[in-house]
Amino acid sequence: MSSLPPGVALAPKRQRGRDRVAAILEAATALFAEKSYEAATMTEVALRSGTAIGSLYRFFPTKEVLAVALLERYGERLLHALDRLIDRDPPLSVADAAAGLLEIVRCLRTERSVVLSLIDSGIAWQAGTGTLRTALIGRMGGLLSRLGGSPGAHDERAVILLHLVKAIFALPQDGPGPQSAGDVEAEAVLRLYLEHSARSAPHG
Amino acid sequence: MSSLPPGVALAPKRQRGRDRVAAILEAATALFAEKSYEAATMTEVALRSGTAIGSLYRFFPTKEVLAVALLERYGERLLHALDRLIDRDPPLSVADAAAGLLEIVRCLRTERSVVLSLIDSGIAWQAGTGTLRTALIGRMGGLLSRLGGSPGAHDERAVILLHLVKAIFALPQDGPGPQSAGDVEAEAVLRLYLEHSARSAPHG
Amino acid sequence: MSSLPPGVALAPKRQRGRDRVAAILEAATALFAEKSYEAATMTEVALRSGTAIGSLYRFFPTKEVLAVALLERYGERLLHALDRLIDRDPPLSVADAAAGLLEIVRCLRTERSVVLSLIDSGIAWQAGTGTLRTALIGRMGGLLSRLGGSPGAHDERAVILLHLVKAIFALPQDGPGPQSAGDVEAEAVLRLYLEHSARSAPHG
Amino acid sequence: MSSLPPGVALAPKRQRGRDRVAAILEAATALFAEKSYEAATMTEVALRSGTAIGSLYRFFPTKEVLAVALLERYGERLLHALDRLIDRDPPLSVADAAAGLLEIVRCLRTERSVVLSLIDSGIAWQAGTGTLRTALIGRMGGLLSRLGGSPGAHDERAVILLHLVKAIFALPQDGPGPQSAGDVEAEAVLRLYLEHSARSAPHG
DNA sequence: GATGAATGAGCATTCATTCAT
DNA sequence: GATGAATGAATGCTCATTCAT
Repeated sequence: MSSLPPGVALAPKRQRGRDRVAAILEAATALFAEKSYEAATMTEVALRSGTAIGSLYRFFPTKEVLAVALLERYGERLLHALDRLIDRDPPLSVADAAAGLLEIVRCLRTERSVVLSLIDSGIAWQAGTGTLRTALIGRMGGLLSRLGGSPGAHDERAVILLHLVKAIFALPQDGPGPQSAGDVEAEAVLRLYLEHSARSAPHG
Repeated sequence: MSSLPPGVALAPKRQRGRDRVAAILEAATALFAEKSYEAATMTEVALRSGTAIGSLYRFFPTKEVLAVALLERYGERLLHALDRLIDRDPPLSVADAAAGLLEIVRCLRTERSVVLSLIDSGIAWQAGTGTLRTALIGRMGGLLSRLGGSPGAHDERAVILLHLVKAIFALPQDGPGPQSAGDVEAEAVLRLYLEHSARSAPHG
Repeated sequence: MSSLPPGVALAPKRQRGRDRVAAILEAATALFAEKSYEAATMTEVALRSGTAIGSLYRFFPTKEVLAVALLERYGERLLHALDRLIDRDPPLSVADAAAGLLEIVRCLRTERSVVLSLIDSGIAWQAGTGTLRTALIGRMGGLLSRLGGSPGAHDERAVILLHLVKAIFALPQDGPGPQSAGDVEAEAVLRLYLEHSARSAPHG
Repeated sequence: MSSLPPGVALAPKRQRGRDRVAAILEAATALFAEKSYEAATMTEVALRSGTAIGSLYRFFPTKEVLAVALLERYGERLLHALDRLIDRDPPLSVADAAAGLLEIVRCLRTERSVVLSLIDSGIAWQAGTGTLRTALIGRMGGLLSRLGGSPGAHDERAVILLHLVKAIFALPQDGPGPQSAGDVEAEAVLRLYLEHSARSAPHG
């Protein structure tokens, strides 16, 4: 009962512990975003979250475990948002899909740096279930399917679409205003490519 | 420690030195690509290039200087290739431009990761000229200008275009074949966006 | 690396830490005295104090911080002793002052080398107050004032007096006996110079 | 004929070599003075003297050998100057002696830092013949003898006198003017102590 | 369970010195 | 004999991680 498989974050049982964990995740999010996975230090995470370094290690026995926890947290949000978009009831138009993707990106932009820095640091996510990357490509494929077009090229297109979304994530964010010039162009890129895909050949 | 200008790589004066420098650059290229600027260590570069750590530092007095050298090496290639594309004589069509960009990406793909990892590490380059990033955005702007369209949005579009190119750089490279499915789609993205930009409003 | 104020020695919060700090200071005293600030190495300090290098850096995040701690420790003793001498109640005679200075030197002789090597390394001390050197010169001036004499030359004389005291500090110490021949002569030097200063011109 | 005892500077046979050596010694003087024996580097000495590092090592096979050469050079000058003072023909008055000592110090002041930094770095000088220190103490004793006073205390007094001279060497030098305020006071210290010694008891 | 001290491998960098050309 | 490249031990310092209290 005492030797859990290492590599998993310990789930805290009491309220106090859950608050701790939340504070830690928040601090880590900020630090990984400001610096990078490698440049951020566990000591700093502890400091910023008001946790003793020893306590930090109780919940996250490894820096990598902490990173994975973050990846899961934001990855799940991202996946859920994508699922909601794909399954939206009145069938999606291309314009809706482009706007929806951009909206997702904009909502998660605050935490985007974490995701980007973690995706690119090669940290594995849910070893068994496949990577975040795989899951995201799956969703992109789903989106393309809903919009129609020749299914033959969907696999490559999903990859490209994912890269486009990542590129938009990486875009410097100009002000929180409703629609910056950059956003307009970003949405254009998405729309153009989705149109292109939907147009590619009639279903079946 | 103080009288030697520490900002520039020392040029080797003998053949032996020139070989060593070449070996170092090669090893560093590989390592910065595999890991990242921050994760790669000078000791590893030395080891991988068969150089004593002291010799490494003779030519590259700082990790950053080494990175800058790499940036210049690949950055210059990239910029030259872009310049050739922009200034090609029979004025470019949108399709030519897209194909040209993709071609450039394909040719430099081997060294792509280095460039990517160094661009994003924000290392300054050519003291006066600003970052590689800045230079690249300038080229993208130049390309958009040649293709026409409302010049008002060129700044934002140049940024977007750079991100698209970066995304394509980052694409997993499938075989060295002439035109993989991924390449076709990548070219489509570029063409669509360049068309969109060129169409945006009549010149003048 | 960035959020922690790196300018001050971290105060240990537990007994174990306080012991360690004491051991470190002792070892550093010895080493800085035997060699010099520059020649002594942190690794050696760690070794000699039975501390892991990491622990040493926990409390003294920089070699300079360690030096400053030493400087404060011994500098404060020295300054307090000088203050007690200057403010002694029955106004000082020249002979008393000379004897007093010598006595101070003799008491602090064990740690003299550290002070000497640190004074001359120009390490800043107590951010606002300037160097130990400055503080000492101030005290020497105070002593000269109490003994009378033309105040016009006190600044230069304070500097000279400090150098005399330093010279006596540097004297090879012959046995712990009450008054060695060297001490007699050293006291003579001080007395002669203080007399000379006091005689220089009537007050006002 | 090829394996000379290590530790001695190789005497150059040709003019070219003698110039080299002179340049090296000059550069080393400046550097040791500006920084310190430990902080100055052989590479810097080579650079500053326009010598290749390999050539520097031909003449001075060790950093310490270089230091010893400097020590000898300045030590000899100092000793000669002292000898001239001691043996000056119309027998010396105390005032003359004080003025003479100060004059010597002032003349060698440019190079004082080297001597000070080398004396205090514990580098041995002429292993067989004794240290510079010993030689200097001898001269101080000689000077005291010429001025009269009880010879019993001359040994201790010579040591003290040497320390006084060293202290004056270390004095911050204010302008090259003929007699700065500091110099006046420094001469006073010397005169007072020499008088005290000469007065101590009638000869014999 | 929380706290913070302890640990030590590792990192970027320096520099005296040697050696091949 | 001159040159400069090569060498590697050593330095100041960092940081993930463990352990005693």
